[in-house]
Amino acid sequence: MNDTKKSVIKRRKSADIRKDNLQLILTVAEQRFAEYGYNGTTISSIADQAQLPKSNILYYFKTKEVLYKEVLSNILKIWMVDMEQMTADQHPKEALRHYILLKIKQSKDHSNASRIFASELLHGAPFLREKLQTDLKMQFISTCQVFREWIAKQWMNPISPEHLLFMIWSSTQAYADYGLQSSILMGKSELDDDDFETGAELITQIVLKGCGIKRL
Amino acid sequence: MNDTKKSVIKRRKSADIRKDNLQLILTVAEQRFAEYGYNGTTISSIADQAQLPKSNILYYFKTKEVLYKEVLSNILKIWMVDMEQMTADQHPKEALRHYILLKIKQSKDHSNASRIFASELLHGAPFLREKLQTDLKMQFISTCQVFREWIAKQWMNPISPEHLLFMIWSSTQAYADYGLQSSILMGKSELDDDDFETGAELITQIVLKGCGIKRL
DNA sequence: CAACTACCTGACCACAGAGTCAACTAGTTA
DNA sequence: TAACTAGTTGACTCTGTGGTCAGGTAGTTG
Repeated sequence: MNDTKKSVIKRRKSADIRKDNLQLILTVAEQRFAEYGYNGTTISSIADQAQLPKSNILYYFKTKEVLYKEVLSNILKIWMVDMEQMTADQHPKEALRHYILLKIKQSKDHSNASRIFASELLHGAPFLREKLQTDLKMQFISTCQVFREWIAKQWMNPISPEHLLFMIWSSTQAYADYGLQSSILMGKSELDDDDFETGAELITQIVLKGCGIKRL
Repeated sequence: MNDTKKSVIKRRKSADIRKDNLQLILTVAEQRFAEYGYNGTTISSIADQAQLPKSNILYYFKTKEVLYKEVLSNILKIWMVDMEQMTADQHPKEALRHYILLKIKQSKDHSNASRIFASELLHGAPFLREKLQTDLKMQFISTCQVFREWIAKQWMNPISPEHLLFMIWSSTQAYADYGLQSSILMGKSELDDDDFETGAELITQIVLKGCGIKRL
């Protein structure tokens, strides 16, 4: 049986080996970068946690920067995809409720990715600037336009779409960025499902009421 | 005149020299730490920007960690002091409006300090944990209690004080943390006074309306 | 003005961390 | 199974950085 297991493990196809290792490294790297930032993370520490030799990491990713950018690359996509779902023909009550819920869920399920993204912005977005100026900006403008049409239809009060979006982003994002602080202040070791749910509910209520969104 | 100036500069008292240099180093260090984080900041770079030799920095601050902690030490105080002003006998309409305004002003005037604080939390608060668990937690509990009394007086809807405070913190804090992102998305080089004002106004309106706070 | 203290700084050290490389082993394919 | 490609890894180099130190100079004080 040992032999069987061994052969199963050892006689993997090259393609599988590659796929598995890439995945492992990316996962571990995401954790470390989220926890310690780009400069605070060493390739050695990633190697240790992945139980691979350092050289092996460098075999798959030529440099630390390449690895970091690879980790980053999916994050913005995740971050934007939920926004696309808001369209002008929907009623803001349901659309915003849905978006806030997704955004909070993201803070919960992709906490590491969210925190890396936040850290990147905090320090001037050295690696993301380009994409912010193009991809995210387009999505941003388009979503603000949706808000404007809702306002025109008098489905919500006339308020700055830009700043409203910032408010929704930051208050949902906070459940990833400041989850630790929050849990400390509430005397827990970490935020639980209830906290995320209560948070989503509260943000939704305040935003809907605050924007004067009533009927469906 | 050169002589006069020279003597004015050179014959400074030791106490003044000390005071000036400490101030200079702390100011420069705050900028660098905000921009590049703890690990991304080198003593050399601080020295260069302050136009002092590296050894001189180490003369005033034994280690990089000591310097960083010194920079951090005032930040939490700044962060908490505005919260103390909210008391149960005030009406939430004025108290919250005032607090939000102060908090946004802080994001604007102490952007570097705010960002260092945020970065610290993002990475697990290695240097601040203690203070969070004691000082900030006390203030947090006390402020939540104020909210509860407002609710009891039916001055606002019954909502979770904890999560409301998180929402106010994060949406005001965002004007420091994500100011860069915001300006990029709005096609500016940086946020101007109007943006901070509009933001404060919008957050205030949404929070007040959202919490069902009406009469004064 | 002499003794003292505070301030200043270039040269140096130790070490950590990114990245290279050559020799190896395992998997693939004709 | 031979020739080839992909994966593996320990030993190494090189650069940058935190921190020390000794020998200075400027300000202070009796």
